[in-house]
Amino acid sequence: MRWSGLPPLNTLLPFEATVRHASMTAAAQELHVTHGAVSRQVQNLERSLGTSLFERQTRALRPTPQARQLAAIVRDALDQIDAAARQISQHTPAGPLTLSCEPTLLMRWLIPRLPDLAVNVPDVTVHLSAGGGPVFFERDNIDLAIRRDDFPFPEEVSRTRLFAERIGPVCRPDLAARLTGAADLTGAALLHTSTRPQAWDDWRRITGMKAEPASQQTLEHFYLTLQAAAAGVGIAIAPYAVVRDDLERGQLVAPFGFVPDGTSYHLLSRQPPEQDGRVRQLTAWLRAKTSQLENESEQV
Amino acid sequence: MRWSGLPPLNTLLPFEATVRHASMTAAAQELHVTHGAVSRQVQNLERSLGTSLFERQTRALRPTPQARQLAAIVRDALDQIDAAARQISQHTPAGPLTLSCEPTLLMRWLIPRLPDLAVNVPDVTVHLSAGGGPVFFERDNIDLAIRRDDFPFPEEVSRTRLFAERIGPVCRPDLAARLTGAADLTGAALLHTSTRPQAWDDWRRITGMKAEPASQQTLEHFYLTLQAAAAGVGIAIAPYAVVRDDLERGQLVAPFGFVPDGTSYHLLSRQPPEQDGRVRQLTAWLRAKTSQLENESEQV
DNA sequence: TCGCATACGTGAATTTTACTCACAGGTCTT
DNA sequence: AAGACCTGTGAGTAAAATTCACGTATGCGA
Repeated sequence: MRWSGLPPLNTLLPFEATVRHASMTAAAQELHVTHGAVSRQVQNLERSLGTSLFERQTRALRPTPQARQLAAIVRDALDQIDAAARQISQHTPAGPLTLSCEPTLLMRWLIPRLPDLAVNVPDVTVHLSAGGGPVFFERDNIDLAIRRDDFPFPEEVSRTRLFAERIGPVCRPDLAARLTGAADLTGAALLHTSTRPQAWDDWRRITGMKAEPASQQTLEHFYLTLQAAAAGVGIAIAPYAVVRDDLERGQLVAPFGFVPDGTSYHLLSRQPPEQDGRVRQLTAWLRAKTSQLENESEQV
Repeated sequence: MRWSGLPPLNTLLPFEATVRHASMTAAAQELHVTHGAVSRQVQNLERSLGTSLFERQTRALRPTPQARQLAAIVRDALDQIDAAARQISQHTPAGPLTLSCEPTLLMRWLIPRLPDLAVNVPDVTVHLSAGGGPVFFERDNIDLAIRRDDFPFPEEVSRTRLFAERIGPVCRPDLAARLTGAADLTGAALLHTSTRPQAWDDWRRITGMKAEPASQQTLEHFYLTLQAAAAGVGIAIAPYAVVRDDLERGQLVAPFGFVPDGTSYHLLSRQPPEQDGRVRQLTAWLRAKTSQLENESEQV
């Protein structure tokens, strides 16, 4: 009888996000669901309250004043619960989590973001471990692993898709001047990476571009290759994620943009998926940061 | 990322109720689910927080201090949301709801509880309508109806079970003195009701008790029959619900208790089930009041 | 004014989650 | 020692949430 006016609680998150963004599509992106799911939950809430909460103008969605007010209250209420839940979670033993990640992604994407992690997920201390290929959770005492799905994952691990791999040639800005507008890379010096020797071939196959190199060189790791590219030695082929900071700083440019190669990065975890508060928080942070990577796909 | 510590919201209600009652079984009763459902939701929450929230002593469940604190916060948060939701619901048109109910139940059970309804569900104004048998929602402009399932309900109406019918003989206390302890009702004056002529037969069949009446009399309605019983005319056979107030006041007694006759009372509503805030509130109140009826089954 | 991109709604199918049922194990009561 | 009570749990079922694919309406650029 108490709380007989309470709407279905599961509708609250989609609703709040929709009000905040004034858009179901944006809310859906934030919550990592389709806009259809959000649409239906918002409808549920509206039916439950017996009122329309948004002005539907085909282009834009306008939350009514009531909706804004309700959203504010919901935000507040969830904040309280969240805070209480965090406190309880963190008061429990809570050792550090060990996260395994492919070396280059670790060095050039994850490590630069650790300060942000420390700010946004202060409750969790993370140990990092560079590694690729199959994950041995038990043997290596690993809790979470980021891996590209270029090999089969064991059935029993829980997986969360993070972002699509997109690869493209990168080089020093002054070298790019000679290339931009050109239909192919013929005559350039191509830098290969021995841990992913087929990267250039993949790219040529996907884009149909030619690349008859004047010279070629193979280096051990992506980060060495990128170092060489930044030094002006030649043109490297690299995943977007590992070079996006360099692109932003202008140390590298990607004259031909990036193309998906069909693979994706996933977050793997052992049996109990994200029923652990720390794992949940870390997962949420990773999903937020990596979805940013995906949204930047436009700016290629 | 915000709210990454948030546990599954659906676990909160069962959890809060469990803390409040220090019992899953009691919480389950309150929420009208089985104890198994509550047990699982509480486990979900505990897994999500990574902590145990109750001390399990086989006999009793003891919420930890953390659990109490969390429950208090949840209570508070849900209060806020509930209040906001009510306000929005009630700000919308919200005409009165019409509730149809079988005449005797209406007069002897529902009407005496209207003051309680007014206090606990102030937002909703209810129109009452006495009626039995098939419900014509559209034609008679009825929103909700309470009916016994002694006839088939149409497929498309939404139904909520309220309580089991239990019937038993009742009479004036001084008359009961002669009966109590006796194996049968032979020689008594039996009062029948023409709207349910088979009630005495049902009771005899279920209990196996004999009743060779010295005299018999048939009255039009249960409330007339009960009037007669209270006047000492004879023994009536009545549903528990309609006489429980009389029993409490001592105006009638039920020397043989009450037995389920296999039927139940249900709340019927037209298409949109309880997606309307007013309907939801009224339903919640009815369920609370009627579940009380069922819990009293012990005291027969 | 014609695509074209964007954003929401929706029927059908699917996956996930919640719930019930029936039983097990443990303790307190009588 | 038997019965009442409470919680946990495996298996099966019911319900809810989500996706997918498609439909519609509109603003925007050519």
